[in-house]
Amino acid sequence: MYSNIMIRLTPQKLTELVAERGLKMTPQRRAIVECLAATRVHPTADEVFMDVNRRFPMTSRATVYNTLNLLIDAELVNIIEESGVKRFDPNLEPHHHFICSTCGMVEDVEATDRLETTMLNTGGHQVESMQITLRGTCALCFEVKND
Amino acid sequence: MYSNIMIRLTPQKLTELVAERGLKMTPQRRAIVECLAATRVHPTADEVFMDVNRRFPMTSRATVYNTLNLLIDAELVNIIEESGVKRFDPNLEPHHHFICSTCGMVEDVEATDRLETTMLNTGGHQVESMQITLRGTCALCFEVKND
DNA sequence: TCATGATATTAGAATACATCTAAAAATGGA
DNA sequence: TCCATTTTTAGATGTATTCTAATATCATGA
Repeated sequence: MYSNIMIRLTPQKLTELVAERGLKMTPQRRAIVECLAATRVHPTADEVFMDVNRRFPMTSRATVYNTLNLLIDAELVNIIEESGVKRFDPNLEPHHHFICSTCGMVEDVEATDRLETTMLNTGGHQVESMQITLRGTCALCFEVKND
Repeated sequence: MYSNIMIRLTPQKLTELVAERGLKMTPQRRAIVECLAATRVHPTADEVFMDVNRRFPMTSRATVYNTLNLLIDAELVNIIEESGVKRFDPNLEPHHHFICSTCGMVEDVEATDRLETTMLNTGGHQVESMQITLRGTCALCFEVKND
C-alpha cells in the first residue's frame, strides 16, 4: 500500500528548521519528531505526548503542543481534523485521506495527477492547495460488520 | 455564484424530521433551523446561538448544540471542521468548499461530475462520500494584500 | 571549558468549546 | 383540559489547547 519514496518528516528536517530560524535543538523536540517520523497512524497531540513520555518522562503537554505548532507553521506536518479531534500527518508528499466512519482510522491515499487537475469553479479566489477526504467503512470494520 | 436550485435545509424539512421521529416541534428548533436556512456563511455553534438569541433570548447553548446534533444525525446539515472550529452547512446538494487561510471564510464550490468520478486507490475500503477542500486566499483578502 | 544571554521547558492555571445533569417548562394527543 | 413525554434551562462538568512565569537548557564567544 505505501511506497518507500514518500517524502516524510525526518530528524534531519528538524535540524534544518532549527538552524533556519535560530531555534535550539532539544531532546524533547527530537523525540517528538522521531515519534511522528516513525508512525503512519496520524497520531493526536495526546498520543504524541504519551509516546514521547515513554522515553522522556516529564515532557509537558505545552512542549508537545508548541513543537507540533512549530512543525505545522513550518509546513513539515499537516493537520487533519475529524470529529473534533486533530491528527498530525508527517507525510509531506501531496496525498489525500480515507477516514473510517466506524473506527475513526485515517489512512493516506496517493494523489493522482488526474484528480489534481481541478475544473472546479472557485469564484475568483486564489487556490493554493486541494485536499480530498474520502469517508466510508474500512476493510476491517466492513469485515466485522458482515460476519 | 450560487444557483437557486440548491437543495437546502428548510423549516418544512424540520417538520418532516420531527414527525418521522416522534419528536416535538418547539420555537427554539424552528428558530435554529430558520437561522441556518437563511445563511450562506457556514456559522459556528456560537454564531447560531447568538443569532437565535436575538429573537429568542434565554435560548441555552445546550439546546443549540442538541438541535445541531439532531440535524447532523438526520443528515440535514453537514459539518465542516477547520482550525479547531466546527461550522454548520445546510446545503444538501453535493458540493465542496473553499476556505480562506487569511480570514477563515468558507464558501461552497459546486461539485462537477468529472471530479466525482474518482480513480483513487482506496486500498479495499468502502468509500461512501468524497469531500474536496480547497484552501488559499479569497478574492477579498487577496485585494487587501495587494493594494 | 565556562560564562552569558537567549530560548525552551515545566506544572499548573486559564480559556474555549462541547456535553451532561436534574429540575422546570412546554408540547401534543386523549 | 389533563397528562405523559419530551424539551429546555442554567450551571456544572469534561476535554482539548493555550497561557504564564519561574526554572532549566542550549549554544555562542571569550
